[in-house]
Amino acid sequence: MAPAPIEDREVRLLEAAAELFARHGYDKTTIDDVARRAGVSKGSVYLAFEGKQQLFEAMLLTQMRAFSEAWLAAVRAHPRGGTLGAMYQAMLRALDDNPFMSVVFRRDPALLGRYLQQPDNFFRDYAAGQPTRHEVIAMMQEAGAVRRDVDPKVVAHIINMIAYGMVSLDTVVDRAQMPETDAMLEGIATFMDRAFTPEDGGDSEAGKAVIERIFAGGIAAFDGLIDARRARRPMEDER
Amino acid sequence: MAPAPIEDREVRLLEAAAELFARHGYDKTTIDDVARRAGVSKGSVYLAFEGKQQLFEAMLLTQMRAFSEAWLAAVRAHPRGGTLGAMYQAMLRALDDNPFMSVVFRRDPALLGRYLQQPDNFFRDYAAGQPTRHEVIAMMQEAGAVRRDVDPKVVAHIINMIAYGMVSLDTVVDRAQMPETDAMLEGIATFMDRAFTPEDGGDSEAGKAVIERIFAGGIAAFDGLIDARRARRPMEDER
DNA sequence: ATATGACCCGAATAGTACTTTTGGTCAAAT
DNA sequence: ATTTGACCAAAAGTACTATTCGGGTCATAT
Repeated sequence: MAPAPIEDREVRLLEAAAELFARHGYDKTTIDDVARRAGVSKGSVYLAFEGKQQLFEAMLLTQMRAFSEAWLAAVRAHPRGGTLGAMYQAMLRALDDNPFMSVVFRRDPALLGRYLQQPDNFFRDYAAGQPTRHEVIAMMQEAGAVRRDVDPKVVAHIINMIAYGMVSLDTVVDRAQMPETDAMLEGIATFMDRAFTPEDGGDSEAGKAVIERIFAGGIAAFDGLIDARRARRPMEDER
Repeated sequence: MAPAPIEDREVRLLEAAAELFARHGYDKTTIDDVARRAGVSKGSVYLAFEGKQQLFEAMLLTQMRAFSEAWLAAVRAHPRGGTLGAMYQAMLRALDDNPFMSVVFRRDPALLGRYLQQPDNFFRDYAAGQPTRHEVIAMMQEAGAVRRDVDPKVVAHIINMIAYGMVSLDTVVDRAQMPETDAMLEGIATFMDRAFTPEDGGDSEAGKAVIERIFAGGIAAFDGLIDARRARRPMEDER
């Protein structure tokens, strides 16, 4: 289930990469920085990854997978279970805990730097494989966890706006007049439930099942990508 | 009530400035461009405005005032009157109609350019004079147009997120999978009303009164700023 | 009186030659 | 068999100059 056996060195490189790329951005982080922080030599990096871009993308995938699992765990731990409000409260909490994912979500050019220029960058067509958010909403509707009198596309878009606003707004509004994170997450969840959950509370269990299924799919997709990536790792017997 | 008598030349300059600054941004728009578009010579610009920054700010104030009036008109025209949903549907519609105000709202560095660097730029302390958004929400609560069991700061922040998301999201999501603007605005209004308006529908009339009062204050504030600005216009009899 | 545009000058930009950095390689060391 | 780090070429950065641009002025024209 988990992506595959993985060497210790690789793990350490990925961790070092996550920290440094998140803190200093793609451009300012050098391969040598990452290598040193991981306690290996620069040359070794190229034994594990094809290059800087590939290292970055491997780290990205790892982080996204970890983010998904944190999200799922938060959903499972949430008392109100399978409602949209709970689902997105969990997501926003996971997002708030993971600064790097905020960068990803925002496509922050200051940190992603030249990586975004790269013509074959990950964000270009990542969305393609995944079920779109409004498909998720539609599934939740079918399960009876979301009221049916709303257009799933609209719901999905409003949710996107809120999530995007959440990770971006502190660039415009100063922290001082923002509410406490917890109060805000609670508020968002309450409002979403009022707005999108059926008046009778809906079928929370069915909703939870849908969410579990979607996450299973999403995480499997990540694992697939991670394995595919590993398959074409540099190897001595190549060509 | 309206700001004051105003020369034709000035109006044309402000219009030209609005168009050019919105399209090409602060840095790429030259005084000469504006002058030519307004059909006057460059020198004349300095008979009406102290300089580029002042021209820009005068245009900004004019646009913000116009935006406020468009917003207010949309509120007045809205059937559901004084609810938060109607208020923000109206705002978002006005915002969607006015690309320049989107720029302002987003503090778009790409278009505002060097203007944002200026130490005495308008955005620095504009907020100071105005009632903050959560004060507005609190007033709506007192009037009975917004449910009282929610923290106004949280409500204000969620609303901010949505507004910010709306003007920014198209940089991340491609237009194709965004819903129709009208459907989306309608959805947002419905969402807000379900989430924030008292279950019995609340006191819409009182809400409307609050909104009118706030707008009156806001527009008066703009007029004050516009007049103050005009008072220290360059004049030949000056010291 | 009012408006104009040639003109001024500081600042931004483009051009250039040179230095440093850094992604990537590979012969040598372990 | 692994791992390393000196090494290389290319890219990025720097320092400097030349050139253009554009905000702002003002003598002149209307």
